[in-house]
Amino acid sequence: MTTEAPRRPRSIFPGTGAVHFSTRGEYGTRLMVELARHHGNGPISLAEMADHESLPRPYLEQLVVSLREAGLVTSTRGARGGYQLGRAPQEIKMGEVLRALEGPIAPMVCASEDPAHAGICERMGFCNVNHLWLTVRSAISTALDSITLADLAVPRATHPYHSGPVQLTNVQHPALAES
Amino acid sequence: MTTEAPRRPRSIFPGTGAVHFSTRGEYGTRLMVELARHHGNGPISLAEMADHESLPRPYLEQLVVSLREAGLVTSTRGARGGYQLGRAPQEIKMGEVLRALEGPIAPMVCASEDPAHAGICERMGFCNVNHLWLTVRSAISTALDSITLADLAVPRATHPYHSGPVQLTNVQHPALAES
DNA sequence: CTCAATCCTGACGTGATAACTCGGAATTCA
DNA sequence: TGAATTCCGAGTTATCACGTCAGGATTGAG
Repeated sequence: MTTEAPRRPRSIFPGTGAVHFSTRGEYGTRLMVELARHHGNGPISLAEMADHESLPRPYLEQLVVSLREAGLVTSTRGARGGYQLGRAPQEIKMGEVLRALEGPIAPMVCASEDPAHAGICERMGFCNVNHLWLTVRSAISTALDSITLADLAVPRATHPYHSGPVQLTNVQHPALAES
Repeated sequence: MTTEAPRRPRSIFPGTGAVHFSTRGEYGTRLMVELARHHGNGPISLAEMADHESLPRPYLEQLVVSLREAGLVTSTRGARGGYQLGRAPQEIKMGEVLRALEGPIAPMVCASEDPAHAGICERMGFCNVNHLWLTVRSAISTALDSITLADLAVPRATHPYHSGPVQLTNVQHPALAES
């Protein structure tokens, strides 16, 4: 089919919208969910996943490199090859996935997870705003690491039909108990 | 003076680094901290703050528009004019500041705080990855709203444990437990 | 053995936009 | 008046997100 997905603009929000993940994070996550559903059934090809998720296959080819290098997926080459998860879905934290796809979590220069970037900000000694960014980073990190791939790969509990005018999806998850 | 700050590149991390705030968030926050320190001493001019924080004044002129429109600062025009906080620092949550500067918190299209963007994703009905982004958004939101401007404006932060005078906003966030 | 399916690699394109700059008008104080 | 300031709208420019493209390497099936 290759439904010729239209090129997505850089940002949906014109001029607004803070702290968003890029499409690498989005597409890569969806790809991982796809793999989790097929876990145990042998490899599945990129073309199949791209088709099923309506994502550009050449682009996925680039993303999957990061996932493979991180050991999150394994590949088998040749005909009837494809990808499968490197570990069981319950043992893959989404923090790992997104870090592999997007790099270290760093809401600000002075608050990167990557120690290689420590001290890159000359204000480190006297800047107390730093405390804010560290708090945000920590919040994102723990949120991501509290959800595993298995949590996302469960088939939808409700019917696939989105019902009602107010479709505020009330998904239930332990990590979501907080407001 | 006018130290001619070099144009900062779009991103400090070449190709890596997820979910970062832009310089609007960074500069605007520093500007607000500056204002908080002078709170009660009348207006302070943009030029003075730009000079003291080594930030480009023409750029700050743009940022401060958003802060003014959000009611976070008030301006007095004319000679000896300037800006001052619209409220006491203890009553300004950093979430408000960042939202005014950068727009609604939205790690992904389908997880924006702004209800105007609800339903923009056609996968809302059946996509369970949505749950992940909502969790992340909630984590960021509560982290930002748990810190006030007063927490950052302490005169000299010698320690992450800044136990100011009797404040009702005692920042003890579970997400802060991690290093 | 051959062929098709698949992964793998690197280079390239390109539109949007973050991060500014610039010029001037309006307002106020001394 | 003149100097200091905010206010406003319109450029400018390098960078990067988001892809495309071409071709090579590897493997299973017939």
